[in-house]
Amino acid sequence: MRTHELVLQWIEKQLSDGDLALGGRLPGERAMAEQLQVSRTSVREAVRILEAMGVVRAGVGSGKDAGTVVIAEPGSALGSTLRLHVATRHLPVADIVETRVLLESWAAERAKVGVPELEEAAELLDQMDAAADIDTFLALDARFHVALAQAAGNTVVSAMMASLRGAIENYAGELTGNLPDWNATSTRLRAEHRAILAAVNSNDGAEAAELVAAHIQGFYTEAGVGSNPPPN
Amino acid sequence: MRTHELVLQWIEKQLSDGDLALGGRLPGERAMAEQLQVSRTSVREAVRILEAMGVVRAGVGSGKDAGTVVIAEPGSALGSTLRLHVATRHLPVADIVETRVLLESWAAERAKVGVPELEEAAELLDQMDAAADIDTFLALDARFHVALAQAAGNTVVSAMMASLRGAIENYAGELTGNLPDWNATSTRLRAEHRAILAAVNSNDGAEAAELVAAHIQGFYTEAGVGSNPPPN
DNA sequence: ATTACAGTGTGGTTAGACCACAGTGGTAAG
DNA sequence: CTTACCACTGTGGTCTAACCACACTGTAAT
Repeated sequence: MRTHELVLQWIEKQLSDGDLALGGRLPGERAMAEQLQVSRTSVREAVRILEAMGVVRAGVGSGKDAGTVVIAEPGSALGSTLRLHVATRHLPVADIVETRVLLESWAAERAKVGVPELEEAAELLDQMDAAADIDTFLALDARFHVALAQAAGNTVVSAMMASLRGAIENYAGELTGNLPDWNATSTRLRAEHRAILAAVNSNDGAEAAELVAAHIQGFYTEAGVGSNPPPN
Repeated sequence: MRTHELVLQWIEKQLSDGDLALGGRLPGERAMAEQLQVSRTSVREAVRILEAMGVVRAGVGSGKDAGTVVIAEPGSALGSTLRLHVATRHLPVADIVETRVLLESWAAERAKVGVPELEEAAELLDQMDAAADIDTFLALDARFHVALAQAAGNTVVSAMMASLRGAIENYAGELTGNLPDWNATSTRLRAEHRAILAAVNSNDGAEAAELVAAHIQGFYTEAGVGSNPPPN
């Protein structure tokens, strides 16, 4: 077993045993190195991995943002991983879109009316109406979809959904350039968003799921990314 | 931007541009360091991250297994990430089980009859009938579920499903100890597997999906892990 | 032809140094 | 007394230079 894996094991044990909780700080790199009788290099490699996993955040200096602190951001971590695999051509973009449809329709169907995430989603829609440029619109769009997914109350599904979105974010950005009429598309997307939210708020989960599926597939189809149709 | 992130960017670009393909070798660490004008330390931190992402595999010595070569194993990488987040108590096991149900029923519903993965699944079932100990049984069980998921032809869904399985593998192993009668459970699980495979092979996707959902939920419920019921 | 072995290049690991950064606390100027 | 300055401290970030274990390769001795 390699040295940095030993460090990883040790930190994972600290987490499992509850000796290290969310928001907690790891010992300094030098301290850990001495405690585990390994070089600082090996400690750093382990920390790098945890950072890539979204389990910790490393900050220089002193004060609240300093040191290596335990966080919980699986979404961005999974997103980076998927993005790299897309780069290797092992994960087709079509599969990612298809999975997004799967996860998001499931979430829309089970979204709980009355949770704060839905209120946030409604606010985001208002902001999107006023969005000046495409990038702002897309950023708000991403947050809307994440909020909707979170309303279902399954952290794994929200994290995975967010990561899928992130993995093809650049891709989506480029694709908007190919659209014939952004204003028309934007208007349509905003209308679809409101219809989805309305269906969710009327407790019509099945309708919401269908609308979400059509919404996502419609965008990528229009932008030129192939995607298989759903089973029904 | 930190130095190792620069190295990551460079490697990701090589992948995106196709200069580096699956099975290809990265330049030696010393060569990369000189080429990018950074220290070998920074190169190594980047490689560590890619390794954790399942994008490369590093091997010492010389020959076919030596050097840093591009692979595509998103499943184990995502699995490790999820496992760590489970350790932080940020991802409830129940959510993972629920997501597994979601992904696997979807895959069972869309599994394509005639693909080699289904033949492999059938063989695995035969081996499970002859499995001597629990660990062997569980290992074969895992492979069966992965094969079934792969039969749907969506690489992202299979990878995520496998990673979810892996994230709670230890957990599942411990839980089998709590079962009142392993022989009875094993017999039931094997019967359920055959029913699932039969439904898939009869092109009865809906039935297969229901059976899979009941199969997974049943196991974890019996083992004492809570899971919310499906919407229908 | 076979065997033994030095050579070569790979990642793995270490020690020790220096840097930028951001708070802390003492100190000198007002 | 207040204020402004600044050295101090501890954090992660980076670099250099060395050595190790490993696995193959070519060569030389048998």
